[in-house]
Amino acid sequence: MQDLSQTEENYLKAIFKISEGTPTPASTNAISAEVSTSAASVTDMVIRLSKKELVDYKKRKGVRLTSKGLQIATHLIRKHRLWEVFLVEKLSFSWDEVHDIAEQLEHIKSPDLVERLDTYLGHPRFDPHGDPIPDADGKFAFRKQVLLAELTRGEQGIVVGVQDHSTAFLQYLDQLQLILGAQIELLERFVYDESVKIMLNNSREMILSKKVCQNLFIQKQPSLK
Amino acid sequence: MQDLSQTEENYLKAIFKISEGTPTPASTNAISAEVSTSAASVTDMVIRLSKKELVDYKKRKGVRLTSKGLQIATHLIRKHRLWEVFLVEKLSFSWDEVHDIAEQLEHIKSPDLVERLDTYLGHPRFDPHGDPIPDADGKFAFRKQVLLAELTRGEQGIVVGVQDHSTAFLQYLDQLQLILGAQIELLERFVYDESVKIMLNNSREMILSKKVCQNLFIQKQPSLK
DNA sequence: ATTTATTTTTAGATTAGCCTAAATTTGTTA
DNA sequence: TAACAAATTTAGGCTAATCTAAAAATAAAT
Ligand SMILES: [Mn+2]
Ligand SMILES: [Mn+2]
Ligand SMILES: [Mn+2]
Ligand SMILES: [Mn+2]
Repeated sequence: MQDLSQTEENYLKAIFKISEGTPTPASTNAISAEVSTSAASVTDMVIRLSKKELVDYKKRKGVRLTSKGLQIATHLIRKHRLWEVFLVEKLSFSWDEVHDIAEQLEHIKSPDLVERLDTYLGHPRFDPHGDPIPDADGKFAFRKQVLLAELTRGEQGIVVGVQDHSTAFLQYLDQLQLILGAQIELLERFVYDESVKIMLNNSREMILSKKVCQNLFIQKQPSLK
Repeated sequence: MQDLSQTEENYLKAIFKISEGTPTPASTNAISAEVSTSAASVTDMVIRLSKKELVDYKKRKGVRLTSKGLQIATHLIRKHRLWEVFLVEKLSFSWDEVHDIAEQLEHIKSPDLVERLDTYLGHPRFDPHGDPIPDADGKFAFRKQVLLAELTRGEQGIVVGVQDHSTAFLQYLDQLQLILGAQIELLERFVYDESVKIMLNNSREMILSKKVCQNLFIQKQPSLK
């Protein structure tokens, strides 16, 4: 029940991220890639986490979070995303600058702090990248969304999130004015390179590459025409 | 020039605190008391800090911050106090709850964060305990203040700070409504136990012990009568 | 079914930060 | 000034978190 080190917390988050969605356990190599350490270090840490009953681990069988581990990981994500909202909404950072700072802030230990921050921010349900913020019980909001790549000609929607969180992509989107909340209509999809022509905010046409389409989440709107 | 560990940063702050005011170097024992480690560990750390040119150290002669070390310590205090303002002003923590959280927040590394926070808070010059917040260049605001113990009968002033930062004292002051900004007139000082009778906010008389008088900073006001 | 490649674990070391116990230096008092 | 006390440093060890190199297990390919 003692406090975890930042390192231990980061491992739990990494394992969560890797096994999100899939029921298969996280492999040593996957974790080592995620936390940027050697596979040997991962084995070491994973054994320690399993002694603390935060993960289930059997030699060469990969790792799974226990419910205790899952709870801690979810709470870390809650803190991370709330801090990101704070940085963008209150300190006017842009969405490509906040991740690294939130990586540090998420480790601050205080029972009250998160909840007060949440209240102060007005209980936001999504972070600046459109990712859902789990509530105090660890429940994630669900939103029906599709990749822009899955939209068919004539369909409309709102930009609600990104798949790729890289600075390069986020800054590129800023330049294109493809920020969260932007309104999009798919005018045409070109078979040649799978690029698309869209209408942005009912006012401007623009061509987007396949790569962009595969990394932008859209919430569909009923076509009004 | 690499990043310092939290521990190293805490030692620099401790040395700063000990040598604040006095020109005499900080002793090993004083530091060990301040950071709650053994004297042996202090010697160890102090040697490492001097290799990084953050302190001047000569065996058995005590430790002094170099200008580089002083700059880092001051910046840590700036961050600490700004975060305390944030916690009280924005998240409505009370002044006795914020120190431990600020102890953690002060170690967050980000070139921009502090300055944006400072702007967001409106460039406060004093923290919730009345301690001055150094500016970006490391300059502390100066304010003419005296202890309540130094006030003479008939003199008036405003509560502007505390010497003792303990939770017990701060909570006691809250109960007495002796918060920062409270207006005080010294009605009488009793020789028997050096307690005083004061008029609080021109509306209520109250007796305060010698101990309280020695831990409350007052900014004198010209008596208006 | 062997051989080869990949993944994972083991072994042995390193570093920061801490500890206790003992030695040394410095300061104080008889 | 000699004896005692206090402050400081040295010596030796411990733990968490990391590394590299080598061994072992599993998976893939010939
Ligand atoms: Mn993030
Ligand atoms: Mn995010
Ligand atoms: Mn404080
Ligand atoms: Mn303070």
